[in-house]
Parts: sequence; structure tokens; C-alpha cells
Amino acid sequence: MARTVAFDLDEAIEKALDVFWEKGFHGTSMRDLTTAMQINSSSLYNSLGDKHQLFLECLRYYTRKRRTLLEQRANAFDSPREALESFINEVAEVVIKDANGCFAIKTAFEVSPNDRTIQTLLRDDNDFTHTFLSTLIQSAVKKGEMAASTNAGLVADYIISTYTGWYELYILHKDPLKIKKLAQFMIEQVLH
Amino acid sequence: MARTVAFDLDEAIEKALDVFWEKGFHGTSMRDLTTAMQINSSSLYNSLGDKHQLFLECLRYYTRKRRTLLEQRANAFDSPREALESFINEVAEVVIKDANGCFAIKTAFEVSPNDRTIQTLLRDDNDFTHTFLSTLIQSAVKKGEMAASTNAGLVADYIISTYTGWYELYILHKDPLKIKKLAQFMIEQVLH
DNA sequence: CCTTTTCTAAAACAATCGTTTCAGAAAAGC
DNA sequence: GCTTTTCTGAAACGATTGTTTTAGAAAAGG
Repeated sequence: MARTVAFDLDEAIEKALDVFWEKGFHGTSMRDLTTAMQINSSSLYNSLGDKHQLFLECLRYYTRKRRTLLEQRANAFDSPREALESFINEVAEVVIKDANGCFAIKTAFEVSPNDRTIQTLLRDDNDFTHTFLSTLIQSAVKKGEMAASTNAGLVADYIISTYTGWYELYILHKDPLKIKKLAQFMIEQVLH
Repeated sequence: MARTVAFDLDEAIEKALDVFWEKGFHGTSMRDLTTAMQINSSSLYNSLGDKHQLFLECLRYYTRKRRTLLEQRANAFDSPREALESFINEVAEVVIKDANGCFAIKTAFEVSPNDRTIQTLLRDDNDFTHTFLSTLIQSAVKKGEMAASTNAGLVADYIISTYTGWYELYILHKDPLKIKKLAQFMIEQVLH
């Protein structure tokens, strides 16, 4: 009945995400996007909407992918305490790898304060991570791997807010060892 | 000999800082700035330079002011441990007060990855805070207020990176109690 | 007061912004 | 293979971007 779209939507979103990730929302122009995505602006507006809608789509793509990874990780360990330790170490690895920091955190600071939709999306994503960590911590407590007095929700927030700072520290200092030491120190501090 | 500038430079910088703080570097236009500063763009370029130079001036103004506050605080306590505790609690208060988060942290994520000058400026500011906290921690150790085994530099980095995350958490959740609980938890965890 | 210098206001600058238009190409059902 | 529908490419849209120009106002020293 009608012509079909000539490009892969997910691939296009991935490429747009790369640009937004590097340059931020306001630092990215539609020309930057169409160049990276290798599609015409009319096709872009036709299939994905305007700049803001595209940004939202990228953010959803990013958070969705991260959730999948998170869930896969949770199932790879018998010991919840080991799962937590592995989670923290893996975050440290990602911090060192991502030259531009975490896209969600960058967006939280750049866009969230003036954009309710994005704030809500990121809050929900944050809540997901929070639930994920809380559950692990509760399991660890039940198994006697962590102190019975542990406040799971509080410790989950504590972990989340601590590694957010690692991104800033790494952007400013580019010192991988510093991040790894901080990860090790947090493990000693929190998981007892 | 010649005409004098008709506006107060520091006042103008403060107003520019407010705008940059709320909207970020790329989200702020020169019209936004001249409107808020209530000066003509020719006067602005004449006295402070272009957008990037003005931004740098705002960032220097912000970090300088914060350093002054930091040093005042250090001298207000006899006990270094109490000074640290007060520092952490005060950070929590500031996090809750600043609707847009810390200007330095916002800038670290938005601009630093693509701007060496600003990255260096923020790194130096970070180093200053790091030295400030390290010194306090070392004093606390000497006075027997903290464990002798304490690694002052590491704990300083740990404190800095933890409260960075509070800003993100507060932007997303707007929950003052959560921040205060995290501050209290950090005090219990770190200052023993 | 007059000269010198530097300021300010308004307008204009080219460039780029996000977005739309329009003519035509391409795919699928009949 | 024609029709219908939707896509694509190139060009263009007005608006806004950061910055500069120009004409004139204002301050200070001689």
C-alpha cells in the first residue's frame, strides 16, 4: 500500500544518542543529528518527531538498555553480597570507560531542572535502580551476609549518590586508579 | 580623560551567573544575558568579552566565593571532626536550597568534557576542596577524633563524590528528608 | 570649555537554529 | 501496471544565534 522507511529506527536512535551524549541537548543541533544519523531532516521529523521527542526516545533507549543489563547481572550471582560488590566494581569500570560520563546523570543536571517530562523519566529510572539495589541488600541481610541493622533503602540511595560523584571526579581528573580505590573503599564501608 | 563604565562589574557578573546557573552554557543566549544584566551587548563585549569569557568569569566568581566561605567555616571550630560534621550538614542544606544544583557540578557535566580550560578550572577548584577536607581529616586523626588508620586523601575524595550525587538525587526527587538522612548516614560511616 | 578617550544604545551582521514545504521516488495492494 | 500512500531529498522558512558596527553621549584632564 505504501512506501516503507528506508533506515533502521534503532540504529538511528543509537547514533542520535551518541551525539546527545557527547554534546548535551542544547549543545546538539539538528544538523549534527541528521549528519550522524545519515538521514534527511524530513525523514527524521516524519518518523521520530522533533528534537525534544528524539531526545526522549534516546533517553528511553538508554535507560531501557541499562535496565536489561542490570537484570542480567542480578541473576548471575548466588550471593547477593557478591552481586552488590560486582555491581559497584562494574560501575567503576563504566565510569572509567565512558569519556562523557553517564548520559542519565548528564541529562539530570542539564535538562531535568527545566523539564518535567525528562525529570519524571529519570526519576523512574533512578527508582528502578534503587529497587534493584534495595532488593539485593535485603537478600544479603536475610542471608546474613550483611548486618541485620542495615537500612536497605538508605544504603541503596547512598550507593547511587556516591557513584554519581565518581563520574564528576573522573571527568575532572581522568584518574582511573582513584575511581577504583573509591569503589574498593565503598565496598568496605557499606557492605559489612 | 575618558568616560567611565556605567555599571557595577561584580553585580553584572552575579546576574549573568544566575542565568548560566539556571540554563547552562548552551541553553543561555546573549539576549538572556544582556536582559538580566541590564546592559547593552556592546558594553558587555567591551568590558567582559564574549560569551565564553563571561562564562569563565562567572565560574571564577562562583568558585572564589565558595572558597571564601569554606575557609571561614574551617576557622569557626576547635574540633576538626566537628568542622567536618558541620561541613557535611551544611552541604546537605545547600543541596536542598539550590533549585538548580551546584553550578560547578552542572558545568563539570555539561561543559568540561569538551572544554579544557573549564575542566582545568574546575579540577583546581576540586583540588582546593580536597586539600581543605584532607587537612581537616588529618587534624582529626592527630587529635584522636578519627581512627589512626584513616586515609585522609581517600576519605576526602569519598566525601566529595558522595555529595555530588545528592544534587542529582535532589533534582530528581525533591525530597529534603532523603538528603538529610544521607548526610547523617555519611557522618556515621566516615567520621569514626 | 575643549579635547581626548571610552563608553553606550540601536541597528545590523552573517551564520546557524529548529522546522516545514514541495516535488518526486518507492513500496505494497488491487 | 496502475493507484494509493508514505517516504525521501533539496531547498527554503522565519526566527534566533553570537557578535560587530556606527553614531553619538559622557566623563576626566588640560
